[in-house]
Amino acid sequence: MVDFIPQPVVKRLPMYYRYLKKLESEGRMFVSSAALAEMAGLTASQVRQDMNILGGEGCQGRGYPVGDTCRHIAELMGITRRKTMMIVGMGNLGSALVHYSSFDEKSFETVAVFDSDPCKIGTKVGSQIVRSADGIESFLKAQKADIAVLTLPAASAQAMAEKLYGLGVRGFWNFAPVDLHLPGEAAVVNVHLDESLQLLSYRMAHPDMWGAAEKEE
Amino acid sequence: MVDFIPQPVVKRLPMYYRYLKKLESEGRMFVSSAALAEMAGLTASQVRQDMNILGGEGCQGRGYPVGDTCRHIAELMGITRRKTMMIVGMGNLGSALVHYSSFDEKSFETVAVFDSDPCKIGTKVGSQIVRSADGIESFLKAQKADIAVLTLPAASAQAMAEKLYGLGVRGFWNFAPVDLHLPGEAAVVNVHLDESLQLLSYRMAHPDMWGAAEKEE
DNA sequence: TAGATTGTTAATCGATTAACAATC
DNA sequence: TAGATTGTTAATCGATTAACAATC
Repeated sequence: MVDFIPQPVVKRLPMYYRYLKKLESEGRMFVSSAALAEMAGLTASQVRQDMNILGGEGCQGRGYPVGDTCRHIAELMGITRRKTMMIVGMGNLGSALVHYSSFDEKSFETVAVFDSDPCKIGTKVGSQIVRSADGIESFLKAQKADIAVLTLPAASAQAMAEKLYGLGVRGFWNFAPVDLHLPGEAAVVNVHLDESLQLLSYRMAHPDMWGAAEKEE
Repeated sequence: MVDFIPQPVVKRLPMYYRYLKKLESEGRMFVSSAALAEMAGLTASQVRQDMNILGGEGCQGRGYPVGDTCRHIAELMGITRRKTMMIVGMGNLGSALVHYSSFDEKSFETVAVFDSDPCKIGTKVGSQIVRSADGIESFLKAQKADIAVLTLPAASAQAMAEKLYGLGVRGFWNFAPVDLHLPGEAAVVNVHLDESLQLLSYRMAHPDMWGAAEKEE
């Protein structure tokens, strides 16, 4: 177990977690690095390296205990602690995310949604009533939000992020097509759907240039 | 210019494209590797290496011509050729994607949407009328679709993908929380929103462990 | 015990960074 | 010309793979 986890390993954690959960639901007690590698499209060697970095709990001759490893990774990712989310921007994507329920284990709970369009304010989206973006400051002074989901136009994303950072928000899940610049304290993950589709376009244009092995990532 | 572009470079293409478009709209004629690196959070050296791999058209003393480079990357990504999309699964996310308009330059056009829920079939979502999933085969025999957007439950994603592959679809934009296994001909890009949120959770739990430089990616 | 599989070191591979001559 | 900036080679860094002794 190392106290620093390299980014490539960090990015594989959610995938490991997904496969381990699946194995757990199937009642498997142990899984070998070879079996896990096969599922995940990696090499057994890489799985063992990763598990070691994470603090390997493997049993020689049997493999890794599914439940323990799963919980260990969940702990590392911090999804055992519940987090509150506020969604800023009730466009199509924002509305869809209110309803989106695949978020594992109630780790993430939407507590408020905002928009600046007067036509939307006061309407109901799922279980939420859309609040005025003008009320964000007073809302955050009364109640903390761990994560801000930014589903608003590119032009307003940076300014909104800075405002929210100033009010104590430290997690930013950004769907606007810009890269946010925030102080080191903030954690940011960008979901650039348009760029994702462009990547697909590239792969369709060059079907030869990326091996089957890479399909998994 | 090399005929093989490494994956790390490929994944940076959409970002380069985004910044070059921005510069173009601002009327800039040339941009230096240093300036582009600054915007994108990379090193100037890396930008020059990338541009060289792409077939560098830089002018010594002035930098890279914005318009030409932009078009060149668009060409490489294949977004100059229009592509048709069908969306399978009219849940919250599927519906949001019908309306989603950030898809650049009309490169991607949604031509049909499907669902298997009888309550949804026949209803209108944006400009589209929801078709029965049973009609997919006859639809694809009458009309080609380049890309299938999979916004359906994990359990049915793999089977649906195989069926669509069999009917000639070669691009898969997968939002279901599974990794698709398809023949080498197929191009797949996964958007695992739940894993993206787990990554954010990790970063929030370990704010120290990833430098400001990495914020950009 | 014999077989399986880990933990860990060493070797390889590939990507990023540094440096600088070429040249606009 | 002088200044700026590329193109490109070499050096560095880090991640993946291979190998195998340790051990359950």
